[in-house]
Amino acid sequence: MEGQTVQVEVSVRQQSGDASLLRRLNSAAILRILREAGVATLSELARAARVSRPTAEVIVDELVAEGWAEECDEEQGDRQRGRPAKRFRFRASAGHVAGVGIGAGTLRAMVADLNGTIVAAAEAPAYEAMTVPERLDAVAALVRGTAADAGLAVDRLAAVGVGTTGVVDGAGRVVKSVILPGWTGLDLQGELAGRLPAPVLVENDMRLAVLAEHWRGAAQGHDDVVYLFTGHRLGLGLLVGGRPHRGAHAASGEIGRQSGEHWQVFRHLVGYAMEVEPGELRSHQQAAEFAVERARAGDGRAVRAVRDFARNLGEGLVTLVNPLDPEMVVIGGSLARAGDLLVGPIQAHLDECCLYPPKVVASGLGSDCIALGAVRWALDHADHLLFS
Amino acid sequence: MEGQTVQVEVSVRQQSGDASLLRRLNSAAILRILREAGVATLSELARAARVSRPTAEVIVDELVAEGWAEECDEEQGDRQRGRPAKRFRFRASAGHVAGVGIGAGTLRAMVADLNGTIVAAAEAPAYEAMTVPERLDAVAALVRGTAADAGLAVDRLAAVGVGTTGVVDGAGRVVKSVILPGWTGLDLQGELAGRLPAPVLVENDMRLAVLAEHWRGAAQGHDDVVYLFTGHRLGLGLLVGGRPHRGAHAASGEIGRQSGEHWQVFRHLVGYAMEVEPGELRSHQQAAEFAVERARAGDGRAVRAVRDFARNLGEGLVTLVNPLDPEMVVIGGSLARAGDLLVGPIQAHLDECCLYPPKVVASGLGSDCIALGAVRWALDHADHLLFS
DNA sequence: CCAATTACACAAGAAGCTTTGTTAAGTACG
DNA sequence: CGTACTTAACAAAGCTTCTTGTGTAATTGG
Repeated sequence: MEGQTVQVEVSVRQQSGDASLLRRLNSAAILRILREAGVATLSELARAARVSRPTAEVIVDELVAEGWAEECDEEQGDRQRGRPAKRFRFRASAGHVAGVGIGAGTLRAMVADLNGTIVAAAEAPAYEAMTVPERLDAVAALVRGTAADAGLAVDRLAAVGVGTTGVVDGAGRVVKSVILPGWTGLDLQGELAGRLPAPVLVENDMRLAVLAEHWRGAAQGHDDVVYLFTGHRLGLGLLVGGRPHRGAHAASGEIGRQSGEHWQVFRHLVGYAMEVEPGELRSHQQAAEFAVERARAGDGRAVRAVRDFARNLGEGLVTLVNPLDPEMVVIGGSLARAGDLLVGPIQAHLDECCLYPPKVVASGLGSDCIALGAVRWALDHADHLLFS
Repeated sequence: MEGQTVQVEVSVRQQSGDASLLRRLNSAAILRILREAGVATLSELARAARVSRPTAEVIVDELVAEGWAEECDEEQGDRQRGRPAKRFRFRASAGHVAGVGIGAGTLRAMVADLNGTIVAAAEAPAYEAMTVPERLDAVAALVRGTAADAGLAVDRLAAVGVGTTGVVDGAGRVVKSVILPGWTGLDLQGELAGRLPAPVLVENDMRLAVLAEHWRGAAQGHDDVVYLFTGHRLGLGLLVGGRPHRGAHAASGEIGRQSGEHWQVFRHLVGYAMEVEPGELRSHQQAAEFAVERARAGDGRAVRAVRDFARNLGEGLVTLVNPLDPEMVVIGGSLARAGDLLVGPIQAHLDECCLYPPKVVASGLGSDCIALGAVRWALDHADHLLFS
């Protein structure tokens, strides 16, 4: 805070304006600085925003009056020499957002304040057999309940971010989905906005997952990231220049049903499981987890199967890493728990085949990942309103 | 121009400022509107910029005084009823930029005004045997000569964009290059800046090529584009969200030496050429052009070789198209002249393997592509200075 | 030649920021 | 314990820029 300005890249429309624009700009700048600094005095804010102190004073008074900032009167230990300054703090509880992850078997929701601190979280079961309205109602009820846990009504939420599988277009319609029955063609944004009196933002789950990794996960500080989800299915989320990449048809990352063999990777694990226990019928995920477990226990064939699986993933990743040149590859999904068993061979393959091999890491976020990304997405929306 | 504002996304630092910022902002907005409108009256500018007429008048007077705009007094045919308005025009000749493409065998340069109109173009031969200083001197001489053709000294250029093969880092250093001898490790930006008294911007040639396609080529209006160069080598340039994608190590698109077989595509064509005329020693490019020529003439084996080649390219592209979801694939380089012979099979393969197949088209820009992209790159830099 | 229409020009006023000066509230040190 | 120093808060004056409003200039149509 000593003199250097906090400079953040923000996309602003080329705008013209009258004097009130100046106030909006300065007010937004000071609010942003205040939030990033945590606690600051008027002088510090004025210096950082390159504004005179009287101006900073007027602006902070406004912010306090509107509830965006508050004075914190606790005395600081390290006193300076002169008259002690008032200290101000961003009032994170001035607004809240929710994030939701809609899975086939589980619904998760979180509510966070404007600092991104999670103040409530909940989950609810979902079932394959649910009709679409039942599922939508369950989502709405979960959001209402989670908000209530945080002491909030839904109409107090600045935004509700929603993550779902499938291709989601710019208007929040599910153009295509093969996981959730009846989901294809659904106007998810419209249906949820009808049930929840708050702005609803729908996005593809893989894009939210990579956003979560960038925010609180393994990819902090890295703006070009490939996120690979391995669990009951394969998924891909790309972060390009710090932002989730959507693509022309919002179908970026849809590698599931392509005909090449690079991404048809489960056969090794399913094959192994079938071989060891032919009677059991297993899903991809169950077979994979079974194989990983046995590999950990030291079963040579299982180790080989996992290694082949990892190698296949690595081959698929190479086709993407060389053209894209990301800083990092994050492995997420339930198989991320395999850790080095999976990451090691993938890293080795990338090291071998890439000019600039990115670092490969396993996600540590677990199953809250998508809801967390949805929170971040909703916060981005709220920030945009706050700092415009 | 009737009332609607011209709104352009510009990346601006979150800034605070005093009243002069307002003037800069409004001035930039009006200048931008004026350039996009071509010719406009004061009232039109005031309406479009959402500014009062007196303000618009003062600003335009300033712009005229500084040389960025000029009054065009030619009488318009479609007279309105009342007092005729003064008409103003963006003064494109207030600034110029240069764009340079450094190839192994040819150097190309162009000079354009601030509207992007090419006012001079030239090329010079280059040789494999040239030392690095010789090549740099030749580039500098070509830029000087082309600028002189346009009636300009080099120090009047607002920017000189330079495209080269190889991995070019953010500071304009060539981190790696296998085409040009001695190029690896060269501080190209520094060397050229020492020879040319103007801001020099160095960028990878594939990124400039895709920029050119987006500006004046086949990809106009499409913000997510994969550009595939096929000629003496393979190259890839990605346009993501309207901007060239660089990647974490500025190595985006470096697919040349990866070990997978998808991109090792010349073997079909070289094999064919060897088979037909075993004595001749040919480069990849020569073999490819020979095969394309014979295929056009109706040679069945040549047609098959080209089809296999195209299919291989298609397979490589699929690994990229599905994760990235571009709107368009542009085929550039000397083999783009093969046209449908190449585009047809690639499009067919993408149609078969992609959820949302992008349109595949052959570039129509020819060999000026990189210099043209360098001009656009330099113009972007100049615009940034102009509209900040 | 006059009315209607449109654009230009100037003056007054409001909003916002900065600078300058004064008062208030602490600490450091003899 | 009191004086001097340091820093913050407050107030007033002045500058820049934009807007609104009123009057003037230039052209067309009847």
